[in-house]
Amino acid sequence: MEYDFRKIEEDCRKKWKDDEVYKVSNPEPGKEFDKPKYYVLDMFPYPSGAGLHVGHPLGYIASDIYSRYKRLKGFNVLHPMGFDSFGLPAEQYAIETGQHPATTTEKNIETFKAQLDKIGFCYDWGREIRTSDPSYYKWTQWIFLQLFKNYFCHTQKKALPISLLVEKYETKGSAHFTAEEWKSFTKKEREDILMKRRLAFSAYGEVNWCEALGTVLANDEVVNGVSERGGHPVVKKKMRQWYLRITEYADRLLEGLETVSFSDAMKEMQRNWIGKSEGAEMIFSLIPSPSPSRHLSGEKGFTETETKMDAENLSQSLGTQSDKENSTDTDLGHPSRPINVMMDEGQGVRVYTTRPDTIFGVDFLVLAPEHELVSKITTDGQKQEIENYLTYVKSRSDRERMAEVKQITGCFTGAYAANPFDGKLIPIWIAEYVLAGYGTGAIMAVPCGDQRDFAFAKHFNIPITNIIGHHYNGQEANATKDAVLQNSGFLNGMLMKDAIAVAINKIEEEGIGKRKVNYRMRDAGFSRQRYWGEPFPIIWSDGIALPLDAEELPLELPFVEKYGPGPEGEGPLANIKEWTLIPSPSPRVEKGVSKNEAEIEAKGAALVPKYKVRSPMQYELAKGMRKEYTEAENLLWQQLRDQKLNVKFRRQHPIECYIADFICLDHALIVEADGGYHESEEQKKYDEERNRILNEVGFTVIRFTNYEILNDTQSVLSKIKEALQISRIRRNNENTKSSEFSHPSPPADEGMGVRETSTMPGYAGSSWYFLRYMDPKNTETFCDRNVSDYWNQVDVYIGGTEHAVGHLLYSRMWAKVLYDLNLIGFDEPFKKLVNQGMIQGSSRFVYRISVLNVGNDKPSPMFVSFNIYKEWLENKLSMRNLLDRIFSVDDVFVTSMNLESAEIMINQIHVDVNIVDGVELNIEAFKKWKNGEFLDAKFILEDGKYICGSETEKMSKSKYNTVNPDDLVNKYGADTFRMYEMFLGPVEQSKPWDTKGIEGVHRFLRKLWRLFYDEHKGAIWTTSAPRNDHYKFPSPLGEVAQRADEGER
RNA sequence: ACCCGGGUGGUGGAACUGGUAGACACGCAGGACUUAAAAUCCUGUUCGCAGUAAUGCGAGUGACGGUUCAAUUCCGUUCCCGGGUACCA
Repeated sequence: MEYDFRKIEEDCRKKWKDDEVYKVSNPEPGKEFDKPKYYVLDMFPYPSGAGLHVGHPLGYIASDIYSRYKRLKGFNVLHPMGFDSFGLPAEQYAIETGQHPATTTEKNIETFKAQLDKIGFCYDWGREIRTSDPSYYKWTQWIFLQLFKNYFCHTQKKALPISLLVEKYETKGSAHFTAEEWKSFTKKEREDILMKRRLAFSAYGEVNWCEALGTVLANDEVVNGVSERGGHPVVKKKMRQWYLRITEYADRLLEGLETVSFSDAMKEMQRNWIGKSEGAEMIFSLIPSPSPSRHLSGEKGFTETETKMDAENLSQSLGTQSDKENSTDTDLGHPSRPINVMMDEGQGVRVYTTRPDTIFGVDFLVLAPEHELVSKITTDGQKQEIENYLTYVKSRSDRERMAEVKQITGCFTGAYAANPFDGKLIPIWIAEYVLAGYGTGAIMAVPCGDQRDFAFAKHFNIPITNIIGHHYNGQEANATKDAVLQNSGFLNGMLMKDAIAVAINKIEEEGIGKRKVNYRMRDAGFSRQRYWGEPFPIIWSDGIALPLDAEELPLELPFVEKYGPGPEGEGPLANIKEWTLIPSPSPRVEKGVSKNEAEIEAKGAALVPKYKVRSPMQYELAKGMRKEYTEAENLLWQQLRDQKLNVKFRRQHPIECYIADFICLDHALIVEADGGYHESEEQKKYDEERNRILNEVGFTVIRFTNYEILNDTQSVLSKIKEALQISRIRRNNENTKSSEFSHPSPPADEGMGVRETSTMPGYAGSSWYFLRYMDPKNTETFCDRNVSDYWNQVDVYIGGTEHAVGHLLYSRMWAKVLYDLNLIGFDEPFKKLVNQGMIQGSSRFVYRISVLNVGNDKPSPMFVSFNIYKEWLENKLSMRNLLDRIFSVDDVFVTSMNLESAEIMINQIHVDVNIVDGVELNIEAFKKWKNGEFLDAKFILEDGKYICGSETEKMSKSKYNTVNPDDLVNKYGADTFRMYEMFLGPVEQSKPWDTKGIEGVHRFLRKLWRLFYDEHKGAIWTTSAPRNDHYKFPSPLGEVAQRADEGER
């Protein structure tokens, strides 16, 4: 008998499912579990519309193999799967097609699950989670509230309830105010101060703003300063945003790396991302009226403008800092990063440097264009130039600003500062290579020691001071620390390495500045002006952010008709006034965080939809009708039950004065199965009236004809699923309206609260999902402490390097916060990380010929094989020769005999990799491709074959280089597919996908099968004696499953 | 631009601490079985040159240079490809 993988795999899957072989149980409370635990986790996928491609399963297969191994070794293995189902693509798709993200997401997940199941993974689907499910994001919101209600204590280096801080302020005050002052502050003032300490806080930050689209764009969506869609100009705009104070955890995130087993490359990337550096922050005082001749006489590149500003003017324009909290005292933690203010008493420019030893080599200062001081210090003469420059910079993304270093840009402000040690005059410039977000947003430029400073000085003809003698050759900068300092005042003759400490000490002594540890990492932006994400459980009232109570969670995402941005570029939620406006939230007060609160039971009671029964008669009537059903009704009824929709449908249920065929009360959805008579005009009118009345009482009605139900059951079912999703969201919306919003048009002033209309970013849900798998059904808490103590850290975490910094840092931070709050017992979520390599797509190309001038008007498409194309490209093939070949396959392709004027173009076109075998095009399949667009195509072959060109690119639908695992599994079976993926090479390695070669693996499995299958006895040999009527295979749990061999002999 | 990977036959890859480069597999070629094909089995297969052949000689791990008795491996420079760079997930 042949190796019948279909039957074998089907049998296995069925048995696994029927016996719930992969169901994983948690230990019973108070009992010792007899098996040791092992937690194998995959990075869960974003369910994209393109479905699973062959890159996804690589890591999943590896972890699956490992899970099975561990299970056989006697461990209780947790190996779950779920979906990271919030995100931009679904929303983008919704904007384009009008389909609700909930619907498309649901559909995509179904596809993914079906695909995953075919590959035969041992997941316990009972533990599946979806980040977009309210029962899940309820807890995402809840954790956000913990972040909001706690602050980072610098003495204990951990998160503590903000109530403790309030207590401290009330009794002792702080470095900035006394307890009495605190008490005298208004509520708003106090809240503003507290906001500067919360782990989740709100502040103003810059976003990419596209006026034409009226929306905020991701960096990805901005190309060369214009929007990717439509090419509209994009500028920076300040908007209120939410942030996570991840910078407070920088040191602990660094230390934590020592305790986990990640690859060195991964740790290195995270360290670089955090970018801890030690140096000094110091102040260069401004010189109100410099005499440029002293330092700059006759230099080119400077505008000749004299600074007109006098001292009085200057100090006035610099102003005084009215808001104490804007100062950068450490007690107040990091200043809100994106709006870093670097001023100090209005005296000068605060710069950060890691090389204070080079202080005497400073030839100019450079401010970030966004720097607060820019507008204040610019001299009248430079104003126009600076303004032009700022306009230019506004249109450029951070990445562009860093990437194009060859293109040096900058502008002189006209102002000068003094070197704090020798008083040397230093011009102040602005340039895009200095980023506002890093350090103080201002640098001291040392051209002889820093390449970028050097290039800048050369470009603008700024004289360069050499402080490192022969180490500097005048041609390029030298960043050495081994030089002996010259021209460096009190540092002269010192080795730079040693001078660093000396310089810092001196700087501190003289009060010029202080030692400072700096991080490249910024606080994490946590709000998005988008729809498809977790809504913030926050209400704004009089400028104060008020958290919802835990009992009010989840705050469900309301239904929207349109996904466009709000009036001021807010998220789409801002358009739903009835959702956004909340009457009198004044009684709300923020409660202290306590464990009790965490355990408060969720608001459970299901909201009962509005319906009433007219008379008992109707019930009797309905009962009777239930017995007389049509074929279509019966089929649909069976299907609705079989589909496990997790909702309860009733048949022939009376609503108002009607009896509905099928009804789901929870979702307020009615499904009608109509016979042929519904086609009549009279009946139609009646049906419409009926629909209208049912709609009025809050039900959605969808109708199908009996014919549809019988002949296209699947699409009927999927329409029902879709309707369930939408009606559910709509119903929630209704409830929101009726329960929380009682006035139809509330006065939008005093006492009104406004919901936060931003939503959380994609990484919110994925920052803690590994905890939810442990206890996915818990309605009391995000994860029971006993359960998380048992499963503890993820033992092996498998996923791609693309998440090296983002996701992995965020989830590590969340774990640390939850640990600080004593909600979990470990502060590193992942013990070991394995990075699977990326599977790139391997694209294939065909080459289409067109002849201009003398060609046939409507020729059949013609394609030339790769090597001939290559010869043509390299000018090794004459026009005559090519034309001859063209004639040989199609003698009317070129019409005129006057070939002198012919012009030949050959275009490279992506072709679906699935119709190419290796590099050889399957011509028949190609003709059928794209609905027969190339049905009558002609081909110029080489050696009787059409050879395609190839290139390695990212796997993407538009490049036709995605390979769907389904096809491979159907053709060769899951075992072959899994084995082939593992045979591609080490999991950690990136490699382009190529399907050729899978045959070999399949052949191997067939050989293996033959080795154990006895042709004559028709049985599989087990490790024990051969049996005649059974074949055996060990189940993953160790027992031996037996199955009668029904194999054909 | 910066950070992190990677580059070895026609292909995927192997070579563990510097010690016979190309394991294993795909593909290809030849052969056996077969009326034939498929399947299966056997043999060969880095490239170039010479030889009927066994075999011999030379080159060879992106490129250039260095350290070493010896380099895919260590060092320097450089080119190319992939990932990340904070609103793609």
